[in-house]
Amino acid sequence: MDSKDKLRKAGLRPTKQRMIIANILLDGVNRHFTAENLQDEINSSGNSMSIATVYNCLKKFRNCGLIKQIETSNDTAIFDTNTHQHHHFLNEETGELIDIEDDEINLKSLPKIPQGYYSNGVEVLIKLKKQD
Amino acid sequence: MDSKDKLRKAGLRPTKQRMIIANILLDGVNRHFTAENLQDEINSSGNSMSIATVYNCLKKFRNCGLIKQIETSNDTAIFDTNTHQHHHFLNEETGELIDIEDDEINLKSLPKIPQGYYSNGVEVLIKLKKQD
DNA sequence: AAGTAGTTTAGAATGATTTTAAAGTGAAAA
DNA sequence: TTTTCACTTTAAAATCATTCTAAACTACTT
Ligand SMILES: [Mn+2]
Ligand SMILES: [Mn+2]
Ligand SMILES: [Zn+2]
Ligand SMILES: [Zn+2]
Repeated sequence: MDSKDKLRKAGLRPTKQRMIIANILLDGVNRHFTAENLQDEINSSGNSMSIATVYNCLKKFRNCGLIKQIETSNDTAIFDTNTHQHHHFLNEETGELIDIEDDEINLKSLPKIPQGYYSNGVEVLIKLKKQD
Repeated sequence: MDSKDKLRKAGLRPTKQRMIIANILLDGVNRHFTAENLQDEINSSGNSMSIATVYNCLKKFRNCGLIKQIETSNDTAIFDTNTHQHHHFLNEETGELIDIEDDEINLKSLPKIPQGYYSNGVEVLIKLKKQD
């Protein structure tokens, strides 16, 4: 399935700009990135795109479930092409994130979800500090 | 132990401004708040403080372990007076956070911490959506 | 009382993200 | 195929949380 089909299937009109981004992000390789990271990759692929469009596309991709945004109090939003439930180590000094696969963490006994709500995902974050 | 002693014990010089904040935050009641929330409380307590000082104090308090900052991709930093390890439900629509006590979640089999690092805290976030 | 490092502050600066509004474009209808 | 129009892109301005600057202040030590 090519990028155009992936966009159509996600309900997004396949514009030139979204195709460029889909070609970079939806290659099956898991990556964590910021809007600026992505714009740099777009530039080095010989294309260019306004930062407003990068943000517009990331929001659309996120709302469609093509990517997700990681819950971190970093001052720059970090996105993730791994859309399966999984978790992260966070190096608080550098901001670096490392994936933890879902089966590496055994979450027994989740608390009762408040009345009228349902769980829309569980994220475990393990904050790391350098020894000594 | 009064606010002055708590500040001294934490290694902070007890200034007028830090006392005002300590009186509000360190009363044993758990709360989640932003810098602006806190400034509003300061104002309604009959005091006033520049927003720079609010941020300065919050950073000092956080670095001393008197409060902590919650890992959330909210665009405004959220602080927590509950400094014990615990977890949260996040209502993604409203940004509201609800505490989950540490013993309500059973985290068996944590993954191996990367070489040269140690775990500086585990945060579980359960994202909630409204039913229907 | 004097000295000094640490603190507060108003206001400016920063930096990520969003908004604006005008021009462009994809897809459906005619 | 041409027309149409809602959706998209863009540069530039705006927004907004947070940090910085530099001058005035203050808690503690001597
Ligand atoms: Mn922030
Ligand atoms: Mn943000
Ligand atoms: Zn990941
Ligand atoms: Zn809490």
